[in-house]
Amino acid sequence: MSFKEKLNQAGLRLTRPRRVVMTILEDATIPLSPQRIYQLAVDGNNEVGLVTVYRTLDLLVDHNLVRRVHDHNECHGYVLASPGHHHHLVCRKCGKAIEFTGTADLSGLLTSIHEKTGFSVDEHILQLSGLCPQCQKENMTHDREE
Amino acid sequence: MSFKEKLNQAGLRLTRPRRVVMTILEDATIPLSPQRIYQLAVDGNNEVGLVTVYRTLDLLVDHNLVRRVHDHNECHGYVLASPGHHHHLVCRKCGKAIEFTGTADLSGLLTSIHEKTGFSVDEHILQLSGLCPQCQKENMTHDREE
DNA sequence: TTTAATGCAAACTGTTTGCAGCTCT
DNA sequence: AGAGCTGCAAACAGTTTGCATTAAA
Repeated sequence: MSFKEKLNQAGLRLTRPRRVVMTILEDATIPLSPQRIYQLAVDGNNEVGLVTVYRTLDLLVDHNLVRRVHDHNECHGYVLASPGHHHHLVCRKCGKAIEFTGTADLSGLLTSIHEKTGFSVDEHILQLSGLCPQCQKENMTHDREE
Repeated sequence: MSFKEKLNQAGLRLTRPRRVVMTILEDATIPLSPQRIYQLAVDGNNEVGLVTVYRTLDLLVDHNLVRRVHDHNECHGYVLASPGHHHHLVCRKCGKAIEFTGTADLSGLLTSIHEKTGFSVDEHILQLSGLCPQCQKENMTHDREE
């Protein structure tokens, strides 16, 4: 189903600003802050109001087209959503982010928690950060330890 | 080593506001925002300036006495850097929270991620939310199921 | 045409900075 | 006593809201 179809199905309209924000997110390889998305729109001669960026992001998140992730520097970042429940793995040096589905590995943990505590867990945040392969390499050129 | 010793070792002083913030974090079971820490200080008749709370938290984080974590609602939260790594399980109805260490269960996931992606993961946030046993019971009075 | 969506201005919230006075060591 | 620390006031940055205008369906 196309972006437009998804919107229309929800009674929403495909407008120029929405197309601009969506395109920027599609082209992005790392999570982008609202401010950064706004800047990229301006730079690309596709200016949209900053307020509209915020509203559009909220809307896209509500409809599972985009996901909100957390970043140690800029707190909120947005990435295009892929279907299914995903977690995020973010490189703390270059900001590169990839999604992964760790559900299988987590389900054991969730079950054992339920048994031990009686809590019924229905929501979780799992976010990993570390260094991507490339940044690991770059670090080694500076301090070569071991 | 005591809190005071750790501070003094770094050439820092143990002041009343720092003790207040530290005590609040020690008593906390879930991550607290700066604002919330400030409020708890006021409520406990241990008022400290909000500005000081921010500065104290930065300082504590710098010295690894406290960790900064991320939360879907209030973005930044702070928790005591207790030895060992803890996760939090929060009831989304009554707010009750417990800590658990799921490291063993996670290590398999972390290893497989490293193999698949090459990322070296050195930090993670895992926070679970759901309903505690008591709130589950209360819910059942509405929609019956046994 | 009709109604949702936009974008300005302005309000708000959370965080940081400058500086005079206070306090721990 | 003196360097560090505090806390006020005020600046700042990011985000949200009200409302008149514009444009997708």
